[in-house]
Parts: sequence; C-alpha cells; structure tokens
Amino acid sequence: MSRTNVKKLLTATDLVGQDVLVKGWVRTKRGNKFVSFIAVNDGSTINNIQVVADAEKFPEESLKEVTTGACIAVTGKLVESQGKGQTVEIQAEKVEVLGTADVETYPLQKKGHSLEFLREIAHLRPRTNTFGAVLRMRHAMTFAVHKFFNDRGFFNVHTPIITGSDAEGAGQMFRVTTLDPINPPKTETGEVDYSQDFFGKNTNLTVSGQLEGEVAAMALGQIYTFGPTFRAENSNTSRHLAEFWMIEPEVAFNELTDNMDLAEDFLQYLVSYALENCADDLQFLNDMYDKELLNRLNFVVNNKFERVTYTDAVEILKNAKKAKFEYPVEWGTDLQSEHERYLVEKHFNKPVILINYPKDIKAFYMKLNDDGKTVRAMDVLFPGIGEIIGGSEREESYEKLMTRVREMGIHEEQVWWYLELRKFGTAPHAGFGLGFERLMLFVTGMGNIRDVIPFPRFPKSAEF
RNA sequence: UCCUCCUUAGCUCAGUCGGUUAGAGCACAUGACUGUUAAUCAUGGGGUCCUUGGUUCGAGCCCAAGAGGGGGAGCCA
Repeated sequence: MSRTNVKKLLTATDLVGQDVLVKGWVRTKRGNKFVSFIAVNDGSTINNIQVVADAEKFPEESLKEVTTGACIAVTGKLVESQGKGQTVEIQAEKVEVLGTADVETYPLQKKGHSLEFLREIAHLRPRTNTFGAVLRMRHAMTFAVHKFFNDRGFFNVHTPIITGSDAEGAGQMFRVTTLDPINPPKTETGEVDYSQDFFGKNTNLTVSGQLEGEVAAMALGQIYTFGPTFRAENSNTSRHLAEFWMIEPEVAFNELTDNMDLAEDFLQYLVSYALENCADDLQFLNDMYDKELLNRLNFVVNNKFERVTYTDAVEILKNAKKAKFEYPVEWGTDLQSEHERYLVEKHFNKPVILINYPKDIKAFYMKLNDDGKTVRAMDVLFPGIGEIIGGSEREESYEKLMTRVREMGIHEEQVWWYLELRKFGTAPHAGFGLGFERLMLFVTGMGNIRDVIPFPRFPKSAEF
C-alpha cells in the first residue's frame, strides 16, 4: 500500500472506509487501559491525524515505543471519528515504529517551549507546530515571488555570490580566499598578495545582486534576482541576519512612480497569496502569537500605501508636538527607527513609501532630482518591521553618475563594467530590494528574524 | 558595538530581610479511569541555583569579572 499524507487524509472524503497507510512523527499519545489515541503529523499540514489503537489489538506493552517524537507507520481503516475534535481518524490495524525517540532525552514536549529554547535545537524545531507553519509559509512565499514575476514577464537572473567589487558600500563583507591564513603570500610592501589568490584578486561574498541585476535589465528589460546575501555587520537585532535572502527586481524604462507601483503590487500580492494559501498555518500563528495578525494582513491588502516625500515627512515629524523623540529631526539626516515608527504606526497608520531622500545619505547610483539635493530613492516602511524595501530610480546619465562616483570615493576600476552601462545605450531604469526574511516576519507575525529562517546566521552563531 | 534586563529541575518560572532540608506547573515513571483532544486524578524520582573570584559566622540572594540569552539602539534588507 502506498502512503497517503495527512493533509490528504483529512480532506479527501472519498477515502473514508478504505484502508490507508500513514507515516509520520508522534505528537502526543493519550488514552486509558482500553484505547490509545496517537496524534501523528507528517509535515504536510499543521493538523494531525488521530490514530486509534484498541487495547485488544494493541496491548499497552506493544505501544511502549510509540512516544512523543517517535516516527511510526500506521496501517488501518480511515473512519469517521466517534469523538469530537476531528472528522476522521484511523482505526489502527498495524503500527510499526520506524524510529524511536527516548522520552528522557528527546527535548520536545507536548507544550511550553520558548522560541529562545527552540533556537538552541534548530535541528528539531521544524517538528513543532510553529516552525512547521513558518517553513511551509516560507515555501509558499518563495513560490509566490516567482509566480508574481513570471506572470508579469520578468526573467529570473542568477547573480554571482562571489564578487570582486566592494563598491556598493552596503556594509562589511565576508572575504573569500584560499590563501593560507597563517602564512599568506606577501607583496614587496608587506601586504597580503591577493594576486596569488584563487581569483587573482580580493573577493567577497555578495552584499547585493543589484549591480549585476542592472546589467541583465539593460538587455532583458525586466528581471529579478532571488538569492542569498551576506553582510558581516556586527548587528545584534531581531531584524538582521548575516546570511539572508533578497529579491531584487530591476526594470528598464521604469521611473520612480512605476517603481512604487511595482513594490506596492508585489507586497500586496504576496500577502494575498499567504491569506489564500496558508489559511491553517496563519490561523495557528494568529491564535498563538499575534491576535492581530490576520487583521493586519487584510488591512495591508485592502489599503493603498501612503506616499510621502522625505521633506514632507520631516515636516510632519517636526510638527508632531505630542511625540517625544530621543533623536532630533533635521532635514539632511537619516530618519531614526522611532521616527519611522511614528509615521507608520501613529501618523498614517498604514504602510508608507518615503521618497526623494537627501543625496548624501543614499547610495551613489541613485538618480539625482532636478533640485540637485535629493535623489529618487524609495523606502517602503511597514508596521512593526520598519524598512522592508529599499530601492530607487537609477542614475542613467554617465556624467552625473561619474560625478557621484568621485564625490563618494567609489573605486572606479572595480565597477568599470557597471559604469559602461551608461556609456552604451543607457536607459532610465529602477528597481528595489526586498528582504525576504523581513517579509516573512510581517506575514507570520513572528517577532524575531532568527525564527523565520531554518538555520539563522548571526554574530557568534553558525551552529547547525 | 552601545544601553538595559535576565540566567534556579528536561521545559516554563517562583524563591520574602542574607539564615538551617531550594519550591510550583508541565514533562517523565508507577497506578486509576471504556473515546481522549496540550486528557484528567493520585503517588514518586529528579538540582554544578551559568562560571570564576570576593564580602560574610553563613550566599540562590550582596560585590567584581567573564560567558550565554532577551528587549531596545546603531548599521540595513
């Protein structure tokens, strides 16, 4: 007999009355001298199938190894449940223990685990309801990202993970080298001689696929990347990882407004997809962690984002007499977390897209506005998350871009190929980066980014 | 990296003013119960009070340093 997964058993009414085989892990066993109830989960859904084992066929001794965490295979008839709480259950004929789990040492119990504790057993936490829900939703969001772009004629581009440019200035990088760390080759001036390294130059893990993404957009028109990103920042927060996944669309001929439209459509699509396809998992997360989760997701889907210029936002914050800010608000400085939170959670009470930031606090490649002071940047701010998207219209003028490169001390020789895009058939274009785990935070209602990725990487932590 | 809080049973936590034998719930074991729903009830076993050093007649509790963790901030996605 072939295996039927729990999700199908719970929904396929045509299987009632038939013999079925289910394989999965025991969540709980309870009962009395006459009957045992075993809740089995195989990961196909957050819900368990109840296996009923009558003592006539299964004396207590025979079920001794059927403990929380054990892996079992059960054959029996799928029947309508006599008890309340489930519609169907399996009347067991045969229970085989595929893998035992010693009750004294198996760390997961029926209840009461903190997320902090589960982080220490990342190899077992996918077996919990919470992480099962999160990981199923992570898959659903991955799929939805590809579907959104594919349906709109975007092409997925694989940008390199090892890069030779550190020009983007997006943060500290992880060095990639095969040189002997104890005794590396040296130049005549005593510095490490990277010309003898594997790539013949100093290389690092990528901090962004954007520059290469622009190369592809200048040929394929509209592209997106979806890959791992690495930042060696010593960030210890619930919103940062050293290894995370980023989605970066880049579109030829798009201007700032098109960019905002795309970002807003994209986010609303992803949230709708979650609401439509992850109902059981979302309901669990809503009940267990965040009673406002479903309301918040529905709100984001059904309301336009507020679009405000940086200059107007500064005015709003300066006029916010009631709010006491730890840091002063001044035109020309970057907004602090408290300022962003005020705008999103107090003033507008909805997602906000901030645009036209001062050029001095943004990256060199952003398009200069006619005022000469601001650039066509855009940050999408979400409640509880802060910045979920950062993007801009790109500077397409070779002269203006070179001016910015020199002003900001960018290493020209490392990005010559990027600069040449403006020499040969330049075009207006725009794009943005979405932090995938930040999206996951929003859509699951989880509070810590380390709990929305299976194996988090952060300072002093690369176990598992 | 900075600020702040925390670290006591397998897990979650209480522990009064520094005082003699460190507690609870859950988990686990044993028993009871004819359909349970994070089953329930009874009984029982279970401790490097994070580590090191100090103060004290006496430290889970006070002091110092270190380690680990949470929350906030910076950096950003």
